[in-house]
Amino acid sequence: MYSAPQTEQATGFKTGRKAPNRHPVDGLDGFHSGTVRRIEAKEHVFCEGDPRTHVYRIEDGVIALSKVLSDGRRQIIDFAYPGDYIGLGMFGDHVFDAQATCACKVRCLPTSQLEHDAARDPALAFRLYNAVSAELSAARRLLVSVGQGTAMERIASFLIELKGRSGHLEEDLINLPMRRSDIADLLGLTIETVSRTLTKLRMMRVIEIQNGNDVRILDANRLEEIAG
Amino acid sequence: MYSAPQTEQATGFKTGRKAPNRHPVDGLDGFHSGTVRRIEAKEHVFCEGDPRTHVYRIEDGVIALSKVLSDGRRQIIDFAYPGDYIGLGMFGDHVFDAQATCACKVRCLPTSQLEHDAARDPALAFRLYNAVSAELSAARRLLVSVGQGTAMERIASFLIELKGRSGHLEEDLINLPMRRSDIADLLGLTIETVSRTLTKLRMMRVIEIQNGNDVRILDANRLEEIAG
DNA sequence: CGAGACGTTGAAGAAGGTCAATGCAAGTGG
DNA sequence: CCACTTGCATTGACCTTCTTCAACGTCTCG
Repeated sequence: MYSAPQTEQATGFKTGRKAPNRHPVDGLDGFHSGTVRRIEAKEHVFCEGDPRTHVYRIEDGVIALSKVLSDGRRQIIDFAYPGDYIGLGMFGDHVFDAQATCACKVRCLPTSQLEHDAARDPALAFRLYNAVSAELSAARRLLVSVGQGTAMERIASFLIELKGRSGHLEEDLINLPMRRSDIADLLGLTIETVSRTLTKLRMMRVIEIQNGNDVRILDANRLEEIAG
Repeated sequence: MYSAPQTEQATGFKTGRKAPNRHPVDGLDGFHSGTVRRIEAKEHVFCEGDPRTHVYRIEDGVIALSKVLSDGRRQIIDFAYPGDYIGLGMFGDHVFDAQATCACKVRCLPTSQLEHDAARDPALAFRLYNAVSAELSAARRLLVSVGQGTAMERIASFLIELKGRSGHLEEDLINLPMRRSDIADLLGLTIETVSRTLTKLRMMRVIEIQNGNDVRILDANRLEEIAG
């Protein structure tokens, strides 16, 4: 479950990513020196209860941060995309699971070193502050969507959020590198409702679905309208 | 809506507050020198779109942070209790409203000064980081509750959360310094469902309600069980 | 006192969940 | 190579939970 980080060159590092909603911390000191670990799809980076040994920077792929309840229900807290960090802003042991939705690469930095550095380097500490602030904003946006939105509204804002995050090849072509169940658990819905809602959006000619996991936005204005 | 801060002695500052869920930043530098502003119930400290001029430390009362959608739906993001800070972890203009649920006092510190200080003082920057991290944890706990919980589970965890936060005179006696509509908008429910659920908890002899706004927990174990 | 804000309760309706069947593509083993 | 399994997505029928709409009670404050 928690294999030792293996050193390796980071080959898949995308730099051209757009992220209007996030404020990624470019070049958090020390992150260029960390080792890179390869994570298989569905493999856990860490689990709830594990000691918080590292902070990870996603180099490639998508990691789902989630909380699993005792009866199996699961809430995904956030999807971490390349450039995002996971493991920041926590104290003591991990409170969430971090699981790869697809094959990933993450860069690892020992927590102790980071905290040690931050206590001495105001610029680093300030960047940590900004990184966590960005996560806070994202969590609150999601909360508004889940707390107030209908299924249709949640799916629409999810697609818009992803449009701003994922490294897509074409404008308006969004790759969904996760299963329906991941989307459902992010939005507080069931896979059936996610599926039905996507179908409805297809019928409305707002989106088009290619190969199951690639969503083409046909009517961006209408989608924004629906998202509220 | 945004009256000039008025200088005044902070008389109502409670120090004996317990907050197991939060990690308040005791003595954020500069906060002892800020002016104190009195806020009436339902008055806004700031609104969405206002320039982010100050960070506020709650001295007395409770402030609701919320997002109001175009059609009037509202999601409360957090309740800020004495010792908590609002206005941290944001960039540019305010994205949320901050509204007093009851008469409050807040201590004001100009944002520019704080950021100026933080860029030079690693200890301050690190405390800011911790303060925002605590908010992030709270937001994520709420998200799990709203995304996965039934009405009963949401209300139960809400009560438990408050038990850890509010400065209560007696153990197991929780004051609710907000209206039912505030609770509803926090938990993604309607006031009717909140009311019915509280009634159900009363019928189950898990809680007792005194004077409408004071909740006595009769069976804490059962309540934790229900919260999941 | 009367008006307004807030809370509670009931009845009816809708959105989404649950259960179940089907489809479909990618392995896997004979 | 083909039968079989397995994981994931879609769709339909039914049901539960929560919302909506409405009435009423209570309290406060002008």
